[in-house]
Amino acid sequence: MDPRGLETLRAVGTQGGVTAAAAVLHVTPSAVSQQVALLQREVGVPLTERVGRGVRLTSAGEALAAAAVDVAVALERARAACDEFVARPQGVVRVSAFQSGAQLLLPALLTRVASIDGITLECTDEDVAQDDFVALTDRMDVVVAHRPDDGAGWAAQGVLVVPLLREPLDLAVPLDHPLADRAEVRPEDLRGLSWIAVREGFPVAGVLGAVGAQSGAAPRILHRVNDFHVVEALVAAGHGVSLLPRYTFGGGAHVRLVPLAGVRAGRRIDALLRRDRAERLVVRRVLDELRALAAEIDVA
Amino acid sequence: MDPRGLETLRAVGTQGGVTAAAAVLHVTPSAVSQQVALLQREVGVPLTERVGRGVRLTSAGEALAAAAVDVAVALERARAACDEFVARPQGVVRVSAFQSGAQLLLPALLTRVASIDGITLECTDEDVAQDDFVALTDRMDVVVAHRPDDGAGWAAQGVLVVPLLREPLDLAVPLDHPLADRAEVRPEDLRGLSWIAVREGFPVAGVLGAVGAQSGAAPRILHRVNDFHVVEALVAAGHGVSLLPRYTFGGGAHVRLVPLAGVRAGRRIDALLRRDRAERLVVRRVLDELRALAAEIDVA
DNA sequence: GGATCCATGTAGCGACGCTACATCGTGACG
DNA sequence: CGTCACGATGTAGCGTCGCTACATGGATCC
Repeated sequence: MDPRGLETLRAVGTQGGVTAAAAVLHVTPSAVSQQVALLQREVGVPLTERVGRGVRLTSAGEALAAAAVDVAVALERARAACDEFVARPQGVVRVSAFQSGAQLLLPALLTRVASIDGITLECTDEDVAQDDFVALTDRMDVVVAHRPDDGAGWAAQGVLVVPLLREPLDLAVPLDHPLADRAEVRPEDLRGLSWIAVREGFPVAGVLGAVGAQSGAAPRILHRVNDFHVVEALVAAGHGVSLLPRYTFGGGAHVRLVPLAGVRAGRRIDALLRRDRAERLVVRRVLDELRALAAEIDVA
Repeated sequence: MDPRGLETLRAVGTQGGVTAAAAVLHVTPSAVSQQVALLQREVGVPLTERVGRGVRLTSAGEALAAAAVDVAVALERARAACDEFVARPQGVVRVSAFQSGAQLLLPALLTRVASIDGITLECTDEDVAQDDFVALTDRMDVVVAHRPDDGAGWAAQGVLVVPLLREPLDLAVPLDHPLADRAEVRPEDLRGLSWIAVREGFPVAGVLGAVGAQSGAAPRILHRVNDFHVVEALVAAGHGVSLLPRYTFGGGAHVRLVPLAGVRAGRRIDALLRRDRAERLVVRRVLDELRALAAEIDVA
């Protein structure tokens, strides 16, 4: 019962296929297939079943994959047990964040960590659909993800969720917009506006709908743009209004952010990481910095 | 961080040396040495230190060895997670017991388990000094051990202790002895007797001393014999009296067992097993039978 | 101080797991 | 309904890793 094989099985489960698993493990699909077959012969029960032209874990496979995390956790804990004796944590930590989160957090995080000797940060921006954030934890140590304020959260299948901060979503209007000088706007003020929203399935896509429901009329959505900078440019040019995160775009000179009153609009920013990764001392250290950093922003 | 390497390190710790560890792992000392060296290079801290002509685990080594158990537990739990799906438990379980415990328990245990299909029992009798019982758990799945009634128990370093039963120690006298017809004897009746005891360091060696203290005079020990059958033969031939376990030797026709009153004399019989072994479904099943069996004897 | 025991290096060999390639089955599309 | 594309799985070949056997270096016991 090789931990490597267990990890492979787990990846097949989370990535939803042999080829995808092979990609995150940096091996060929054949190797993954062989590993799973080996494991299967060892335990004597089918671990995967064909569905269409792909595969899926059987219930036994799911059970084994769940147990695989515990093995990984135990292994990392063993490694950490030794690290206690070898001075301070060191190593490389891979951090990914969605675009605007990266803009908000990564520069300051890198600054903080740069002062710690021995820790190397590898950052990436990964903006994916809501459901795909957890899958990123297979490639990354820490995944900064966002979700709607009231959202159900993450399908926490052995993945650790560390809340970082809540960021309000404000109404973004051009500088010369009638609402631009208001201290705040209420849902009923929003009727008749033309909106720029994010694509369906992406985080905070549902927030606009909720706000619209409060205003009494369904919002008229003209464009669907995921990149907030593009949204900002469109809003500035008078092509519509939008909801933009306060901390990330509050300082911009191109648009005016007006707080929403009478309706709760915001997004939650969390750090997602696999339980075994969380056992690494370096990862914990970076996570601590990230949380401290987020706390500073949150009180601001 | 290979579990096999961790297991090797653990064995070096519990067995107290490379050669001894190699013996229980069925490999050459060279292989053990290489494994430890490899592990050491991986974690970057010394795991062993030379002491005399042997080695000992450093504090880091101890920590890692302790963590190694958790890894083994997690691995076995993973295996067990699959076994839930594959009908009933099966496999081979190695059971060892000290001589008189083996006589008392193993026949009935084998009978019980024989009716369960798929479980194979490998039994051994291993009578070792009190301190060496835990080390046996590296070679065995279940180790039946005994200790004095009031004894401090086992240095439970990650080893599981399952109490089985308490067996009173009675005074064993020849059939024609003056005390043979007594319903019970009190400590003061024991003054002036010639004793046959077990060797120092072996279980229940101290019990006789405690009984002697109650009688007011140190018992006169003529012989030191570990095998209770030899003791029985010696007692029967009139070469002295002894303390013998009630359930194991009560039915014998060669000596008379007279209960002791006014002093607590007995031994505790426990099952010892490594935590990871306890995760195996088969082992649990056998252990259940063993406990049920012991409970029957205990109420008798 | 010689004999012995224990741990540790070194050479060689076997086994295991990977890659590359071929094959088979399944779903998508014209 | 045939063709194409994709995904999983076998097979051959090769590199690597870990083991055994043997030799070496200390440390202890008599």
